[in-house]
Amino acid sequence: MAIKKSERTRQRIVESANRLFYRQGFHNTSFTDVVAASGVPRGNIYYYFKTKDEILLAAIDYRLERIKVMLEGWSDTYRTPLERLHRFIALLDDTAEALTQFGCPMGSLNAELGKANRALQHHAAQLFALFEDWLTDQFAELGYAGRARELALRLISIGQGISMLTHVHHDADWLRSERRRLRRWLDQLAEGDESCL
Amino acid sequence: MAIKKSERTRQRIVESANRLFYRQGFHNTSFTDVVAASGVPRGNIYYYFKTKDEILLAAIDYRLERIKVMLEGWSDTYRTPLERLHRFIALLDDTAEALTQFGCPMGSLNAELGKANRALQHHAAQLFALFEDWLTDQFAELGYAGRARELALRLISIGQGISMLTHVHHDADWLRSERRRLRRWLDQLAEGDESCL
DNA sequence: GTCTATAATACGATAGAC
DNA sequence: GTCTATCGTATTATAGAC
Repeated sequence: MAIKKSERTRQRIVESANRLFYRQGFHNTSFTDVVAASGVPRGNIYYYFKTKDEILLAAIDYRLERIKVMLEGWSDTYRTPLERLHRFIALLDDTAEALTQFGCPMGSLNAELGKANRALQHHAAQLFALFEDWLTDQFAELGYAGRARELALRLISIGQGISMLTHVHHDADWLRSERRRLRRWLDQLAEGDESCL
Repeated sequence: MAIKKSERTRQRIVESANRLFYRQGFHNTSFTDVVAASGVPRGNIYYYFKTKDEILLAAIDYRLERIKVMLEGWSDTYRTPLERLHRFIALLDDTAEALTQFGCPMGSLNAELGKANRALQHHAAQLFALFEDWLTDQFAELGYAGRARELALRLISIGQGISMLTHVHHDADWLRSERRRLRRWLDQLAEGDESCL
C-alpha cells in the first residue's frame, strides 16, 4: 500500500516532467515548473530524484518503455511488414499538432542534449535505436534484407526532416502533403520499385 | 576611429556569442561564458546589448548576413543551377565535423527557440527562408518552375534529417553516404527523371 | 513518506568610477 | 567608450519538522 502510493507519486513526477521537457525544453524547465505541474512538493521530489538530471533520465526511460509497448502493439496488431511500416508513417498524423508546435520529441531532445550533456544524449539516442531496430525488421521482412537498416535509417531521417520543417514553419498542411508522398514511396518500395532508393 | 573600435568590439561579442549559442545552445550559454569567450568585460557588453535576447537577435542577423553573402557568392561563382545545387549539397561536407558534433546550426537553433520563445524562433526561421528562396530559384532555372519551391523544401528537409541523424549517432560516415545518395538524386532530377519526386 | 522553509549558488542585469 | 563591483532574482538543492 505504501509502496503503491510511492510508485504513483514517482510516476506523476516523471510524467509531468516529461511533458514539460518536451514542450518547453529541458534547460528551460525549472524545478518549480515540475512542482507546479505535478502537484508534488519540492522536497518530496528530491526524495525520489537527487538531481534534475535524474528526473530526465527517468523521463527518457519512461519514453523508452512507452515506445517499446507501442512497437510491440503494432507488431501484434498488424500482420504484414507493409502495414506496420504504414502504421509508423501514420505517426506523423497522430502527432501532427504536437509536431507543429513543439517538434519531434526524440529529435528535439537529442538536439538539446547533444550540446549540453553528451552522456545524457547518448541515453536519449536509444529512443532512435528502438525505432531503427523495429523498422529494420520490417524492411527485412518486406524483402530488403540486405539493405534493411539502410532503409530504416533513411525513413527515420526523412521523418526527422519533415518534423523539423513542419515545426520551423508551423505548417501542418505541408506535413500532411509530405506524409502522403512518403506513403507513396513506401508503396512503390513494396512493389519492388527500387528507383527511389 | 572611435566608432571603428566600437564596431569591432560589438562584432567580437556577436561572433563569440554566436559560436557559443551554436556549440552549447542558447539557454545553456551564460553571460559569463560570453564574457570569457569574447574577452569583453560584462558591463561593456551591456553597453552594446541591453539583454541576452538582444545578443541572440544580433547573432541571428549576423548569420543571415553571412548566408546572404555565401549564396550570392555561389550565384556568382557557378553558372548553371545544377552546379549551384551541387554546391549546396556540398555544405554537408564542408561542415561535416561540426554537424556531427553540434548538429545543424539553423535546425538546432530553431528547435530550441521553438520551445521557449516563438518570437525569436520566427526570426530564426528567416535563416531557412534564405536557403528556400535561393534553392527555389535554382530549381526553377533547372526546369521545374511549377514545383520549384516544393523541391526546395524537400531538399532542405532531407538535409535536416541527415544532419539530425548524423548528430544523434555521431556518425560522419553515414553523413557522407547519404550525401552521395543526395547527389545522385539531384543528377537524376537534372536529367529529367522525375520518378523520385 | 510527506511537506515547508531555507540554504547555496548561478544567473541576468545595473550602477557608477574611470 | 571601458571596466569593476555588485544587486536582485531565479535556480537547484538541502535540512529538518511532521
